[in-house]
Amino acid sequence: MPSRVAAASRRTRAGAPLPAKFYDRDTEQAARDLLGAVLRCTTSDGVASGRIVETEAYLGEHDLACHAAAGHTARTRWLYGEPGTAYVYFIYGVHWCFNAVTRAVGLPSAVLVRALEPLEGVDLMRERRGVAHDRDLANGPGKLCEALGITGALNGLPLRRSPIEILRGPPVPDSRVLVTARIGITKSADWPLRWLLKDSPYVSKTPRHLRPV
DNA sequence: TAAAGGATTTTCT
DNA sequence: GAAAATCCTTTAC
Repeated sequence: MPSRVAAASRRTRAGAPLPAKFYDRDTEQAARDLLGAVLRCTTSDGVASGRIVETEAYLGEHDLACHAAAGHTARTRWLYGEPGTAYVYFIYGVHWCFNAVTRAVGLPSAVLVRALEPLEGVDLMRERRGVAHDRDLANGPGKLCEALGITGALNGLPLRRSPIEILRGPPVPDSRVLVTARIGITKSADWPLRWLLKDSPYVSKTPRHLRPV
């Protein structure tokens, strides 16, 4: 493609919702490529969004760290749905966590979004979060849901043309990406690989036993 | 800076 | 009944 056309294409495509096809493929690769994309949520209070700087992949029924290891249940039914839809669950009686469902219908897997760099609606996020520093608005999976107003009501919604969307961002070079693994954190399972943007002040607080691979 | 404990509900054993 | 894809505050060094 001639460079002028490529540039024009980037201009028109930047900010467009990621297509369903983006999610209908290997979950770890989708998790990598979600870095730099924009997660946006619209509620009656307004719009809030952020650039994705940290993700984690949950691969399927064979992955003991994945909720789908328990099989098809009332909770996990969303994981078995269309690629490019929302899976939101409640944890520790306190927090919501947001995932993007990946791979074909019937193959239960998803990417957990773990941290955002705030973009739109920063005042709204401050109001919702009540923290002293903006770097703490969305630097964790529970925090970003509170900041954006994400709840279980969004389960199963497509991530385009809906209150919850993921928009294409500028490509992130591999040199800016750090991959980590942490080993044997539960009795049953190794933790999944995690991707994060090197040197971003907006990544989550990383435990010591997380190590680069 | 790190470690420990509580919050509080859903889910599965 | 126990554990959980977490977060925040308190306490200790």
